[in-house]
Amino acid sequence: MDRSTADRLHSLAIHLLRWARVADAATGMSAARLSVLSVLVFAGPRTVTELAAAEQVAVPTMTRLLQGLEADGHVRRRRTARDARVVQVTATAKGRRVLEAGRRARIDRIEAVLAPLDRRALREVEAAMGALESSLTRVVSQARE
Amino acid sequence: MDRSTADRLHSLAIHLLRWARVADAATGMSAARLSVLSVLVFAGPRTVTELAAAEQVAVPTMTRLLQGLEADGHVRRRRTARDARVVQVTATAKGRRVLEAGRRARIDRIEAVLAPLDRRALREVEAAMGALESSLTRVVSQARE
DNA sequence: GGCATTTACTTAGCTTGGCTAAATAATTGG
DNA sequence: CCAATTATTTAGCCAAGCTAAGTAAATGCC
Repeated sequence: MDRSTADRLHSLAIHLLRWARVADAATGMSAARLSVLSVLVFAGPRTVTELAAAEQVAVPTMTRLLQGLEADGHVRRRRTARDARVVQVTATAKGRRVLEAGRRARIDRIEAVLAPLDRRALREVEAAMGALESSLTRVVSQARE
Repeated sequence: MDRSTADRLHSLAIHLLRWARVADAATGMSAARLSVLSVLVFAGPRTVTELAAAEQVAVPTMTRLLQGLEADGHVRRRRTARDARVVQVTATAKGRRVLEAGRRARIDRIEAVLAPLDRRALREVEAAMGALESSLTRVVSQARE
């Protein structure tokens, strides 16, 4: 029935992430918490409001996610000296360790999909990703204006 | 810092779906319900147990999703004559309409990412998708054995 | 043929993660 | 200096995930 390229790409992304997500169970953390932790590990310490924006979630939702993460020792919260209203959130060593292991497991599952591809197919995938990454970045930033 | 292909692909899939997902708000339905409805629309009527398996969710969770969908007139549930234990679930015309509109809006956003690509880049994307789709299908089915 | 087992689903009750409204506390500005 | 603003938390609601237990129908075995 000749599905459109956009349709196929959409469905490929869904199935790829469903496949990767299986690895998350082993971390013992929920998707929401893993995602917050990954922002902290890759982008560095952030305030509660910044994290809520990054995760596209309301601020009280972020407060509660952080309470859980802190209780499990994955992040630390501290009021800043400059402005005692804001709370700086930092990933702990344990948090970084757990996140990194989980991310590795996810990437390993994606690798398993790439592994059977021959050199030519792999080059095509890399070329396609380059084009899509830059187009997506442009479209997203235009949408914000 | 030279990220791996798997890493880039993983992150591309995440950002692409985050971009597409924005369209879901307009449907007035949650992601969980939209996903159930899409199974019914594309794969046809299914039992509660089949839907739970398709959505990788426990059966009681599916019962509750279906109660909501039925209350909103998006699906209909009927006990079958052959076996009065099983409940056949069917998308209603309204359900199909709402789903189709939502899906179109998602696909349109993906189209907007593809639109700026030149012919050569588009061919690369199509070639890459072909390779990834078939590899993913094989890897997933092997994992089930 | 009748009764125990299995199967399909629902109900009950818990947790997590989403929300808004309201409370608290600190900073900023006129 | 006090009002307004800003940053976060608390409270309380709902949706969606789970397991355990309940109901009802079908199956199977002696």
